[in-house]
Amino acid sequence: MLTTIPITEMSPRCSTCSLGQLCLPVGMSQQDLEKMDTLVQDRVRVRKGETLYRLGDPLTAVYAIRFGTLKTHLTMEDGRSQITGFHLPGEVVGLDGLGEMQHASDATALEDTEVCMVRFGDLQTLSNVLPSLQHQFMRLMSKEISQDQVMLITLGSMRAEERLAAFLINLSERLSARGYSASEFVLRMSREEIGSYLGLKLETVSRLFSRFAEAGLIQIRQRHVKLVDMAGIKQIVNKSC
Amino acid sequence: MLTTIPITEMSPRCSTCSLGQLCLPVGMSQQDLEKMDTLVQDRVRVRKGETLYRLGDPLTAVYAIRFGTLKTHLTMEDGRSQITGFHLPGEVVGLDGLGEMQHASDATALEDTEVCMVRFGDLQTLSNVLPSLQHQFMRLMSKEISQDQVMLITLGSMRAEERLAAFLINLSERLSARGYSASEFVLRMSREEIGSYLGLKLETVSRLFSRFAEAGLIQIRQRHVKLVDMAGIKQIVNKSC
DNA sequence: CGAGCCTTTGAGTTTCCTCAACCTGAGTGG
DNA sequence: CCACTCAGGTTGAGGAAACTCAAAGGCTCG
Repeated sequence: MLTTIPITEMSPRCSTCSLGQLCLPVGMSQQDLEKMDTLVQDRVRVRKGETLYRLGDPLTAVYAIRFGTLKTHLTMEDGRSQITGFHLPGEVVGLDGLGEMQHASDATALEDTEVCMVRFGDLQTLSNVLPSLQHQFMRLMSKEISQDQVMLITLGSMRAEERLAAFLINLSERLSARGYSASEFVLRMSREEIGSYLGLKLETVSRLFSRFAEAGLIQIRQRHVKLVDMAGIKQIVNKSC
Repeated sequence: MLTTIPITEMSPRCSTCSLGQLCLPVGMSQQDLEKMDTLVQDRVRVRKGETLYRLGDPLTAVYAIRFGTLKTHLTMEDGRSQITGFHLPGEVVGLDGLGEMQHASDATALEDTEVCMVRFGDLQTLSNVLPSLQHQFMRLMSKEISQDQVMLITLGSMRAEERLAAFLINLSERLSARGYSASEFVLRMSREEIGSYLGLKLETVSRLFSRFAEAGLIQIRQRHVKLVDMAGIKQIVNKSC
């Protein structure tokens, strides 16, 4: 199902990738960057709805997103499931499985997506000659912990409208960092997926979008959103309840 | 305020520490274990209510708990605060700050606590000659990510009574792994702190404890809890809502 | 152009929160 | 040693937020 695309002489490499400043190579010297070029030997194409890895799969690699969007999600024994993250180009997924060398969640494409496969073995080998890579990996994992903890506060202490406002701001900032518009974008996920991520029901999400639109904070038509009054949206998040 | 206790010849070391099978040395050979003994040069005593580190403090070390209990908590700009974790002996705190080399949360003692200070510089040096240490660190960080993600499901999709039941089971298992009774223990945290961790108000936590007790699932008197009907408690968590 | 999914909106219900009063136990000082 | 204080905990009543169930409309994709 998944299409693997071998890297050829002509393929773009880490050293020339436009996502460099968001992805693994952050802060590396040109010299280190060139060593990185051997790290990614394959790319994987994941079509919309397909799964890159599943909970419990043996972990052979982690994946840096080249383009597209992934969701990571977790299903409990009793069938309840929750989305734990939406991932944009330049982000690395699979880090949660490094401990047990088994993936600790599922990763599914929300649109046609391509990822760079970073084999764990190669990663270890290269880390030995490239200490900055090791440090960079630690940074990524630590950042993921911090982000999850911010999400814990979001779920634990924010009301529904604050959560949704925080979600829009977060998405806006991340898209903006990737060169897209901060104020106008397409949601790659359904209302139900947003709800799952935010601990809300899809109807609640839909109602809130309508309410935000009515209040003149956003314009929304299907999955196309325009943030009209950014200050107003930020105010929703900050007004402590 | 914090008392630092230098390690002497007579102090217990990693190679002889009874927490070895829960802490950094998990799965290390005797040979590797002895190299570990140089890693911890100081211990720190944190009295009840004192803070080991705060959000934004420069990170010089991470800390393995020797005895006692810590909470890690995060306060947002608007003053809202949430507990992101309770930490028992053998657990390592401070990992969330490794990315930015600044602590990403506050860590406060719930009772008199002693931690082993693992200086980051020493850690890096030793990692070079002790690859299993590096791997172990990755395991710890990755485990923390997975745990946070389980907590995200807890906050995002469980009802109040399920959250509290899950909390009791989790605590019971962790205490049991440390040689304490799985069925009878003392809560080191207040109702308010439990509520903060679980995204509930203290009154809700108190009511639920009373209801659990009334249903014969637990006995509770102040902070002393006895899990009477473990199967019943587990059933509460699993009955999907 | 039809099927199926996604989304919106309404009505009624449940859950948990808020506010408030009161209780309990540990520590303190007269 | 006892009364007092104060933080932590319990319990009740009422209300707000979000959920459930339901119905209908709109898009997308084959």
